[in-house]
Amino acid sequence: ENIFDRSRMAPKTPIKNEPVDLSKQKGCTPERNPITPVKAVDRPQPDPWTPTANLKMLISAASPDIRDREKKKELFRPIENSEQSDTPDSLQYDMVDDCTVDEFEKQRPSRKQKSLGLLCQKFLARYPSYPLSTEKTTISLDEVATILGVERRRIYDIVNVLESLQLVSRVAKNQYCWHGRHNLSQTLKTLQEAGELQYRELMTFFQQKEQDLEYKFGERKKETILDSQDRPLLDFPESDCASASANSRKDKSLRIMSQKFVMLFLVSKTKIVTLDVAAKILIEETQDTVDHSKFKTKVRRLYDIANVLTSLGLIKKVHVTEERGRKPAFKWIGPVEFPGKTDETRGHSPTSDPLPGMQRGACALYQICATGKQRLTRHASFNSTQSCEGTRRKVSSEPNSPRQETQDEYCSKMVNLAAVCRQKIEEDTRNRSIISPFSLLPVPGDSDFCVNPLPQAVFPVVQADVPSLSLPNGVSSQALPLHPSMPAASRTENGKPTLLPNQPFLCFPSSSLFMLCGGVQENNLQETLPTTGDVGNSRAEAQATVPPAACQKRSSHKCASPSTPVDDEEPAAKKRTMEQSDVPLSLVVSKKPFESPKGESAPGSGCTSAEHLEAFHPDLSSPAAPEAADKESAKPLDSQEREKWSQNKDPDEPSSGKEHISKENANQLFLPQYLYVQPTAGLSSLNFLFSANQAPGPINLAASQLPSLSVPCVVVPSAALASIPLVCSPTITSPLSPVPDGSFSAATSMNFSMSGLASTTPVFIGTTAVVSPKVSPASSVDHQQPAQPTLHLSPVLARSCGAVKLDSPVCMGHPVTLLKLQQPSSAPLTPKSIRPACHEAFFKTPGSLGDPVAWKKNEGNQTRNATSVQRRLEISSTSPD
DNA sequence: CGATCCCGCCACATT
DNA sequence: AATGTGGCGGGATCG
Repeated sequence: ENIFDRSRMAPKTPIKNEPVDLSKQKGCTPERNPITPVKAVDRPQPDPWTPTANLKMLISAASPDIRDREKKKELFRPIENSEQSDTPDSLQYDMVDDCTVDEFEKQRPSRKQKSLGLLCQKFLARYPSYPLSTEKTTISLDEVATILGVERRRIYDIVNVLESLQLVSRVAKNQYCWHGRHNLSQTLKTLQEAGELQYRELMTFFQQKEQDLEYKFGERKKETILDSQDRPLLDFPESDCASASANSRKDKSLRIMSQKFVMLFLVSKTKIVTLDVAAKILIEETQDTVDHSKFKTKVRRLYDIANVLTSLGLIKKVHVTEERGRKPAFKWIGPVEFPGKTDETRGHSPTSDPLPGMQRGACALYQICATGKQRLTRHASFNSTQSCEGTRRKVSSEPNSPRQETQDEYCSKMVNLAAVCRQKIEEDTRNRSIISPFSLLPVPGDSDFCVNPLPQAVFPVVQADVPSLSLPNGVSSQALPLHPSMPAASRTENGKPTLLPNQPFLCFPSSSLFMLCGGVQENNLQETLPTTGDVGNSRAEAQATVPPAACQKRSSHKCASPSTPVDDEEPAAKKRTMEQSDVPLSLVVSKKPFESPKGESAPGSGCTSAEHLEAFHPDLSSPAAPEAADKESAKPLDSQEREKWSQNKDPDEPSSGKEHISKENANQLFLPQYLYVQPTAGLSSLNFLFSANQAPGPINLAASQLPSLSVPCVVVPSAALASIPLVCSPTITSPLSPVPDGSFSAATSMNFSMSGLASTTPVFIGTTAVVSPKVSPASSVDHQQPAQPTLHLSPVLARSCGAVKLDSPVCMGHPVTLLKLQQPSSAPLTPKSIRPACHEAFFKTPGSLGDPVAWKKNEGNQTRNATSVQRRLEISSTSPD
């Protein structure tokens, strides 16, 4: 009908602008004539697209106003209005004629014709299911709404659901990026895994009930109870926030609900989910009292979601007959297994895989999650943390970019929720801007990040010493699973939730090595699989990608974390690198998350191999102008860094090399996944591996999800070093990691515990946290000096980072500066973003991990209490000193 | 009459 | 203040 109308209407009809009388008007002639086959035909088969395409173009060209008018007119008028009102034109006449009475009826778009499902089909018809990776399709809400002839509100309904499955991602206001179904299986897998954790029991419970029992409310209540148990996991993302932050929690609902709904199917044995069960489960409320109205509303939403999912061919409507009668239900008809990508699988594989492939991965997750869960439960703090987050997407430009929040918190949470949470998390994270612990990586821009280069570059190696990188599962996992479009690997594509986030520290041991893993997954770490093979592969891939990547960064956030030398280095590097990219990179980026861990584990080989920085996502289309800022900040640091570095060893080019590298990184994307720092001779020998994951590329933003940048740090004690390395977690974004805001935080999980801590006592500086005196003596040093330099970086950074001084000399002789990082620079600094709670959580986590003492001390000292803002202030003041 | 679910008000978030 | 988002539920349709 649209077409039809348009032909007539469109051309002119400015006449009636009437907004939308439409439907009602039609009433005038209530009669119905079944006849008019013609029209009938038209309606039912509107064709869509072609004609529209032209329109669309025109429209887009037109101003919004115009668009709207037209849109309305087109849609509605033709049908109803035309006859009545104006229609002076001859053309209209035609219409009129046609329409006349008959049309009304026919035209009147029956409700079904306007159904969301149908609309969704039209929507989907406009985009290829499997778009070429090269081309990105952006979707303009206005445009689409106009074309499809619906109000924008409806488009949101569709897009939100699609977004929950990562078929699209929000790029900016009114703009979405179409990803197609490339990642669908991955997404579903992630959801399944998350669902396993969260809903398996419930679903089982319900289903049995249904079968067995009539299932009454009372029973339901029981169920609800169960829910409550689960909630922690599930809810946290949502509900928690809601309560805590008054923010606005609403947001998530449709997206989240959609994910949860899908999870139910994936977890269900029968693959059939009745609406009422789904509604109950999804009513977070928890209460038993399922308010009827609430229930009703939930069901309404589920219908909305179901319509979209049906259009996607993932579910179909069925009816389940029970004692009570038939109940509406939906059956999953989409893929059930998601083989492909289990990222985790790799890691785990070596060990045991009792389960068949896919499952294996799932199992792993499950375990991880479980672990995480436990933790969560233990720590009430998490909740608070969560609440804090509350924010959502902030930046219009990057809607979902993933950001990390507090590490620990997230980690645990993440683990639990995994995919589901992911989005929320992302959002939250951003908002929070909390700092991810490791802001190192991340740099500046919001989500984009730059990468970071490492200074020295190229050290090949890793240290062998690294004992075991492996982390306990629970610990770090986090994940952010979804990556949107990222083809590349950067994120953990699999979505696995991984870990990580814990690490908020940076290590500066001059001598030590650092690995930064970008974006990837922490999982790796946890997994700690050394298999070189994988690593190699990944690397290889990464390498390939390397050069091109462009970084995006957003100036908005600049690198914040100057604090550690490392950070500094990065920025500097970036600058330089930007210029040139000749030098080999010290950083190795593993495209795939997995790798990173491996690399660590198999330090020698892997590390060395990794030479390049790779940028994962070249996609980032957006160039990074921001760099400049970074550069600036970085430079100052550089000098220092260089010095440091020089100490270290890089014969090659300490400085220059770095620079190059950095640039490269920057250019690429930020994705450097690992950074290796060689230890210089003098320094204590600690090796650190950082995973800087970062953000997947700018693009990611879109993806948003994956922010998982967690950077896990592994500290490997080099053999002897008596000296203790310091690790600082700059929460802020460190230059190094490109990571996107959210992600970077990465968790640096401290692998320490595992490997090295014991031997050496590393000092960790949490962003917020402080250095503990205890730490090794050596570190003590430098507080100031280093700090200042760092400070130099950018004002921003300065704010973000606080340099901490150590009371006790921890480090060996080196001057180590500990910096506190506050927030991730990348994240927007808005107060909102800041969240104190996070910090707390953050700390706690670490404590749990390993050496609590230090942490605790730190906590106490600083920040904990202070709000982020306060912290900043404090820090800033302090740092200069 | 219950199942669906369109429609669009309106609150909240972003610009 | 304007505009973007999207929760929400009244009430119209469908079956």
